[in-house]
This record gives sequence, structure tokens and C-alpha cells, in this order.
Amino acid sequence: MAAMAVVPMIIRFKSLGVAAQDLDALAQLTRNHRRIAAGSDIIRAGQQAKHMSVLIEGLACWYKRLEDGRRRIYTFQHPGDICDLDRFLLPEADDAASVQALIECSVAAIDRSDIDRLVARKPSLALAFWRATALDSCILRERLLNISAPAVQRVANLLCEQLARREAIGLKNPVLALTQIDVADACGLSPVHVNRTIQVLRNLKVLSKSCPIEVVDKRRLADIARFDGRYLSVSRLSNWTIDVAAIQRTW
Amino acid sequence: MAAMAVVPMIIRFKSLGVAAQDLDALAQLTRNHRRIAAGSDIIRAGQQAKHMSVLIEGLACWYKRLEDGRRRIYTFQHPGDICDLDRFLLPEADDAASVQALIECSVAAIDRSDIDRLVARKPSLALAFWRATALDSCILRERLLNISAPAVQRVANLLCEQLARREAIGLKNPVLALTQIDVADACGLSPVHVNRTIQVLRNLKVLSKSCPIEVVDKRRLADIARFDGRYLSVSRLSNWTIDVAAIQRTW
DNA sequence: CGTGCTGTTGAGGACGATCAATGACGGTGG
DNA sequence: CCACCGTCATTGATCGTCCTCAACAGCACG
Repeated sequence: MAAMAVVPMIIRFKSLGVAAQDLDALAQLTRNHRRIAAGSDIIRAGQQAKHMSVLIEGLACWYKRLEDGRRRIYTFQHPGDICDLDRFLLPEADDAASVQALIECSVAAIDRSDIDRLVARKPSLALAFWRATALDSCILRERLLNISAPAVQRVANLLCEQLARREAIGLKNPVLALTQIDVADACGLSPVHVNRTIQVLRNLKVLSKSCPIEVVDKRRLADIARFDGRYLSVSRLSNWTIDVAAIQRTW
Repeated sequence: MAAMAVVPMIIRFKSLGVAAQDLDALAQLTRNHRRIAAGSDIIRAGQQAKHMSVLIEGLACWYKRLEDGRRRIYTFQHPGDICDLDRFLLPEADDAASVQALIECSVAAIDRSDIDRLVARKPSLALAFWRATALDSCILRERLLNISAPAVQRVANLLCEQLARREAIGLKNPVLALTQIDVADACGLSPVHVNRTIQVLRNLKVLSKSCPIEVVDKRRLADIARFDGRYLSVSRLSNWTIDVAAIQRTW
């Protein structure tokens, strides 16, 4: 397994305020992960979870299937996100949603009992999980605001959020592995309209003409989106730095 | 102060899984509360919170003011809800939102330091707060789903949610203290369209003709809303019962 | 008795959905 | 190797939901 693949996850947990020594314990538990093919479910609606799933690498979406079969995406998940955090806390209330891998992902499964033990013994971990829950909530609120804006702003805002979340974990590549259908399901728009909206953004020189969505003018995109990324920032929570070389040696 | 006024809050915390003995400690901290006039802010955007605010009585909305002055409501808050839970955890990320009293409210302020102490010593309380965060997240996700449905379903779903949340804390009165403007800001609809939508629901004999919104056919409302309240249920988390008489004696 | 907020009604128009068809591409099996 | 298929991107045309603007009535308030 490539050592560097886990760096984004480490950065994420660090930014949530996990103490260095607690992070080691967590990292031990995520050493074994399985790969999930693009398109298949990481978390399946209605299934009891015996473990907690942490996304290590890839891109996933947290969604619910409506009665008519349409998929509504709540939000996307990036490396370091816990796929079923809410369900872990509220098993009864929260089993209707699923998580699907949009590209090939690697996912670590941590036993419930291990989590319970960790949370009980490592306060910084419990707090970090709580913060992660709150941060999900922030993201959902921003989506909720955004979803009643005009289509161009809606799409732009979604893309800004994904870019910002990727940058927060050290991923600088401005190509997003989203299909227009993914964007449509997340923005509450029809795929047809998303297509037209993306063409508008291309003509504004904000997106490239290439087929996986690629942002070429981040500044302007944020402007169109009225995007203020502060709601994503937990950066001041921890002040220790990451020794990437050490990670490479360890993994 | 009327002793019964605190019962809904007690029920709420109990349902979140707070152990009986920990609840007492929490109750002590909420004994002093201030009244907030209808229309004024309980939590003001941009202000650092030195304490955590718990809604004891009344009805509030968690909202954000857009640049053009419009108010977008994330969700409503009922007795037992913590007004600034997210901000408490993520002071940096989450100061753009406000909470406004929609009718006269009473709100308890608990010092940050007291909370920190409680959370550190009483695991059931920490877990309950975490669960409350997750439950907010569930509610936001449901709003997010719903906001792309047709207007009648949108409004119906919002009303169902409020009824269910009130019932969960023992409030059985089917009259909701919401103006049509409140509903509009929460549903992402114009007030004019909300008005017409409510008239549709009245003609369907689901709402009464009276001016504060009153639900007269809950069954049918839930049907129109495609409302499945399971996402709100944390009922199985605690199994101890409430001694209302004891509360009356204590307060 | 004005003033402001909420609720109500009417008319016109915009944004985005839906339906339908086509092209490009990759994967699969004959 | 090529025909076939499914998925995704694209384009055109029509239609419906909901917004906006405007005006007015009821009501509480000072």
C-alpha cells in the first residue's frame, strides 16, 4: 500500500484536533483497508453497521434513494471523512442513507468496540469525532442555503466546496472526479440543466472544456458562487505539524 | 417560574440518553434563565459566545442573513434544543448564523467552563451533546431532501417535522406559532407562494382556516409530506422515565 | 389615526424540468 | 475485429412551477 495515500486522512484528523499520540492509535486501526469499486456502495441503506468506515482514498457521496429511484446526494466525502458517523451515533434514526464510491476508493473499517474503547480513553479523539459531526452539519447548512440560489451559483458553490475540502487535506489538483449527473443530484437540478450551466461556466473561462470537471479560475468561481470557505475552517484547532517523512517510514 | 415549563427540556435531554444523575447537574445550571422578546436575536451572528444557550421555552429559528438582507432559515428550535451547539464546537467556522426568537422565549445560559467541566466528568452528557449535534444533522439532511420537492410537499413536510419534534417533548398542541413568512424562509419559497400553498392544504382539510397555522389532519398531512419521522427518533437511547411530580417539587 | 406587519389576490414572466434525439466513448461478447 | 450496449455529454423544444411586482384588507401598535 502506498504510504502517501494516507497523508490526506492524517491531515484531516490532525486538523480536527486529534492529539499526536491519539492519532497513532487511530492510525493503527486504519491500516487494513479494502478497496471499493467505483459505483458500488460503501454503506448500504438499512444495514446495521458493526464497524465505522473511514474513507482513506477516493471520492464518495452520501445519498438517499427516493421512492421513485432518484438519487439525492447530501454531500460528497473526501479522504479522512467518516462515512457513517451519524449512523454510528443514531443507528435507529439514520439508516435510510447510503454512501457510494464515485471512483475507486479505499476504506478502513474500525470495529465498534475499538471505537468505543478509543473514545472512552482518548478525549481528543472523542472531541474530534464530535467536531467532525458538527462540520458535516456546517456543510449541510451551506448546501441548504445554496440550493435555493440560481443554477450557476449553485453549481459554482458546490465546486468551490469540493476544491476547498480537497485543499484542506493537501490535494491541490483542480480536477474533480464528478460526472454532471453527480452534480445534478447534489444540486437538485436536472442533468440537462447542469450541462447547460457548466457550459456557461466554461464560456466564462472558469471551467476547462475537458470532460472531467476542471476548475481553471478558482478566484472567479468563488466570486460567482459567493463562496466564503470559513465555514470549513477548523485550522486553528491544532497546532502541531505533520511529519510526512515519518508517515512514509511508518506505513 | 412555572415548574412545568421545564418539562419539555427535561424530556429532550432524557431522550438523548442523559443519565438521571447527570441530568440533575445540568438542570442546576439551567435554573437561571432570561426571557427573550419575540423577534429579537438569541444568538447574534459574529459574536463570540462565552456561554452555551439552551432553549427552555418558546420557539426560535436558526438562520442566516444573506447579503441582500433576506433571511434563510436552516431549522427551527424547540424547548431542549441547544441554540449554539455547533458554534460552541467550531467557534471559528460557525459564526455567521444567528438564532432568533419567533415568540417570546426563555433561554438558559451555561458558562463555557461549566460545560467543559460537565462534559469531562459526565460521559453521558458528552455523548448526549454529540447525539444532539448528529440529530441536527439528520434534520438538516431531511430539509435538504425536501427543499427540492414541490411546494405543497415542502410545506407539509416542514409542518410535520415541527409537530413531530413538539410531540417528542410532550407538546401536543397542533397550533404552530409560525407566520407564513417564517415558513417561506425555511422552505425556500416566496411568501406569496406559501400563502397559496397553505390555501391548498386548507382546502384539503389538512389545515384549519385560522390564522396561526393549525394542523387538523395530521395523518393526511404526513401523507402529503411523505413524512417518515424515524429520522427524529432517538427514543430507544434511554429507558428511564420522567417523574413529572418530582420536577414540580424540585423547581 | 397613521404605521408597520401579516395575509390575500391578480397578472406577467423567468428559470428550470421534462421529453426526445444524437454523438462520443469504453467495455463486452460474438 | 466489429457489432452491440450502457453511460455520459450535448442540443432543441415545450411546458409548468414558482417568482416578482403590485395592490389591498385586517390587525396590533404606538
